[in-house]
Amino acid sequence: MAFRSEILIKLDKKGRVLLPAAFRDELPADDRGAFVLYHSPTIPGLVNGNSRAGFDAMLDRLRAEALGPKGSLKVALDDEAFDPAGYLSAGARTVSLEPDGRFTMPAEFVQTLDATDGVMLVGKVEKFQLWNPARWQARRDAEREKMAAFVRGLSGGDA
Amino acid sequence: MAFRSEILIKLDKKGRVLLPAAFRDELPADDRGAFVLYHSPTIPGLVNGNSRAGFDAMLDRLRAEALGPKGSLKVALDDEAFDPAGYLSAGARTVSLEPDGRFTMPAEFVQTLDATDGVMLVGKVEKFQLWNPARWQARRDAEREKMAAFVRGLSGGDA
DNA sequence: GGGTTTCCCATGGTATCCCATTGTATCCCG
DNA sequence: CGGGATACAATGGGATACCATGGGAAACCC
Repeated sequence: MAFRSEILIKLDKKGRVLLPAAFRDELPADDRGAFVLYHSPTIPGLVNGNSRAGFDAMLDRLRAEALGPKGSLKVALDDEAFDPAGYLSAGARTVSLEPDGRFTMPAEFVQTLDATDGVMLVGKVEKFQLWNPARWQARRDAEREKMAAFVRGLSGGDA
Repeated sequence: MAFRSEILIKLDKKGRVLLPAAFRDELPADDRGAFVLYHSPTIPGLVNGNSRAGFDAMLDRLRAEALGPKGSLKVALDDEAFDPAGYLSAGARTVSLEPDGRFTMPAEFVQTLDATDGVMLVGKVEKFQLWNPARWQARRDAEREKMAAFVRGLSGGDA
């Protein structure tokens, strides 16, 4: 249960996108009919995806760690208090998969991705990301640099 | 559980490669049906391989070391922060083994290896590597030099 | 009722399954 | 211990199943 690989998928003229088999297989076996898309809280043009269970688990951890044990009660009552989990939920949508593994990309996400004819699906272990292909290209190059620097910085000597 | 030996395996016209019996036997007994291929983070033309468990264990250690104990929540949310485990995951693919021990090499890896008709499988203890045979030849010569120098430099007296 | 969404069918390409072949270890047996 | 029998490893190839994608038609919805 870990999302891997990067796959370029077509966005057809009807707004449909295929969730690749490699990703579908990572969804919980008892809940393959739908998953969650949500806006990245830190990168404007990025959309994240996860199984419903995975997304919910993240929200739970968020509330537990960010608000403490009494957080959920407070958040249920105090509309003034900022609730990060609520914020993410507002920007999230449950999308259902067609029997053939495709889903209709909600217009709002097409817009933030600025996607025209393709979407890059990228596995990030416990979630996956949807990128504009061109933007992913740039991002990937930057990450390669950071990875090289990270490896160089590992203690243990340069041998 | 340690990968050893170097074995030259054919890449047939259908893109299939045999995972040698010596390597298959090193996969966990309860998960022999698939393993993970991933791009080397430091050497451009090199592909690494490991069992799913071995790869996942490496990602866990990576995150523990790179992010500290509280990092998991941050990494789940902050798409801007660099996540080495996520980087490796994006460049990884789970490949399933056929009953006869072969697997189809994903085109992306064939390309980075620049493999035409053969792949050199090299055991590196807790993982293995897939090399272009010619490049491995050069690499091996270089390593032989380094090994000799390393042993010469070992403390413990000149006997 | 026009545009959208969902379902279904079609198609090309790839991957998977299965069967076959060859060579090399290993085994058995007197 | 020799010799054949056997098992398995490595490879090739045909047939089938599945993946990714396009498009038509029915269902839907203010």
